[in-house]
Amino acid sequence: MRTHELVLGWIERQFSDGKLLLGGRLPAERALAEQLQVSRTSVREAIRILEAMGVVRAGVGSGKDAGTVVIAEPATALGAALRLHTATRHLPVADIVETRVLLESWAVSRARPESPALAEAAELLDGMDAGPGTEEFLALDVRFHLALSEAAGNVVVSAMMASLREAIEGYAAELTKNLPDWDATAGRLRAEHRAILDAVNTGDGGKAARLVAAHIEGYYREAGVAASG
Amino acid sequence: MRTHELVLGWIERQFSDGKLLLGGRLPAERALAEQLQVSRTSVREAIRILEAMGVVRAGVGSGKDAGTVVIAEPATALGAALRLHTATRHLPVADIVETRVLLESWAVSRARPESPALAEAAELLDGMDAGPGTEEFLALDVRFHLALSEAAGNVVVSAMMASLREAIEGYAAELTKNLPDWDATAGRLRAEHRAILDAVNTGDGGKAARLVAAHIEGYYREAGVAASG
DNA sequence: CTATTCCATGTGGTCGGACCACATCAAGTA
DNA sequence: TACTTGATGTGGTCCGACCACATGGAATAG
Repeated sequence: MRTHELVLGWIERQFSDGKLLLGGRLPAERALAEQLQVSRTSVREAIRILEAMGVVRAGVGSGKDAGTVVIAEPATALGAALRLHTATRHLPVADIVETRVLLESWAVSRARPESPALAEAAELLDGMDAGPGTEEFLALDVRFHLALSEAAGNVVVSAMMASLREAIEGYAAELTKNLPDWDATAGRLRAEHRAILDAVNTGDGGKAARLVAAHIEGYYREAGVAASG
Repeated sequence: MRTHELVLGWIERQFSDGKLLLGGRLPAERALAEQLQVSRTSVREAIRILEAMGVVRAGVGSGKDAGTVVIAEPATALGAALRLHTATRHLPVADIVETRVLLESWAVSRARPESPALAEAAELLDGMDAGPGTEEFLALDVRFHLALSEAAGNVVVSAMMASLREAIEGYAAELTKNLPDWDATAGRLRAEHRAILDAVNTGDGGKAARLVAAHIEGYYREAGVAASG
C-alpha cells in the first residue's frame, strides 16, 4: 500500500471515530508527517485527494480560515468526476441529461410545500423576471433547479443534481448559442418555472414531475441535444 | 491558481481535444514536469487527483501496464466521495438507501429484456442458489444489482448505483449481524431476485420497479435502518 | 496612552535532487 | 540454445530549502 493511502486511511478513521468534525482542522502538514512517520510529500498527496473529494479545504496564512479545515461539499467531487469523464467522452451527455431528468422529477414529486427552499426558489424566479442578461439568467436558473431539488430533503440527490449540472455547465452555456431566439426561449422557461413551482406548492407532485421532465427535455431538444429520456 | 491545478487543466484539455484516449499513456512524470516547466511534485499531485477520480491508473515498472494510463472508472470516484462524506456523517445512510431505491427502480423499469447484462444477472442468481457463504452471497448480490442497473443502458446511473453500493458496503456487511435468521433472509432475497428478473424479462417494467423497491427497502428495514423511501 | 509600523511565527505552495523498488529487455555468457 | 546479468525507464518516497501569505504581538512614533 502506498504511503499516501496510509495517510488517507488514518484521516478517514479520524472521521469515522468522530475525532474530526465539520469545521475542524487537520494537524499541520509538517506535524502530521512527523506524527505518522511519513514524508510531508505523502501527507500532501493525501490532502490533495481529500480536497478533490470536497472533504477539506486548504488555506494558507494564519488564524481563521488558515490551515486545512474540514468541509462538506460532496457536489464538488461528484461534479469534478463527472466533468472529467465527460471530457474523456466516456460519459455521454445524453445519459447525464437523462439522469438529471430522473433525479429532478423525483425531487419535485417529493418536495414538501413547506420547505424554505421553495421560498428561495420563488425569489429566484422574481430575479429572472427582472430581465437579467443571458449569463445571469442561466446562473439564476441553476440555483432555481438546485433549490427545487433541495426541497425534497435528500442531500444525496441534491448533491448529484448539482454535480450533474456542473459537469455539463460549460456545455450548456454553449448550447444557448444554438438557440434561434433567446428572448423567446427565456420567456418560455420563465413560464414553465412558474408552472412547476405552482404544482409543487399545491402539493401536486405528479404534475410537477411531468412538467419538470418536459421542461428539461424541451430545453436540450431545442438546443440540439438528443435526450433519449 | 496553484501549480497542480494548472497541470490538471492541461491534462483535461488533452482529454477534451481527443489527444489522450482510453488506454493511452500520460507522458512520464519527469518529462511532463519539464514540458510544463513545473516541478515533478506538482505533476504528481495532479495525477493523484486524476487517480482518485478514476481517470488514470499509475503503474510502476516498465513495458505494458507501466506508466500512467488512462482508464474510465467513474464509479471509483463517486464511491470514494460518497464513502468519505458518509464517514463525516454528512450524508445520512437513509438518504443513500433512498437514492439507491430511486435509481434502481428507474433502471429496472427501463431495462431492455434483450440486454446481455440480464443473462449475466441470471447466472449470478444461479450462483446464489448454489449455497455460498454469507460473504460470497453478498458479493454476488452486489454484482446482480449492478447487472440489473446496467441493463437500462445509462452509464451515469450505473456508475452512481455502483458508488452508492460501495459507499455503504462496509455498513451493509455489519447489518447482516442484526438479522435474526440469515438463512431465511437469504432464501427470501433469492426468491425476490427471481421475481424481479422475471418481471424485467417479460417487459413489465412497472412491476419490476415496485418489486425492486420493496426488495431493497425490506432488507434495510429488516436490518434496522429507517429508509424513508 | 494611543496609534502605527514592523517583524517573528506558522501555515500551505513549490522546487530540485536524491534514492528506492519494480518490470522489462537486450547484451553477454555458459 | 538457454540462462544470467546489467542497463534502462517507470512510479514511490524522502529530504531540505525557499516562497507567499496572514496573523498577532512587539517595537516605535505621536
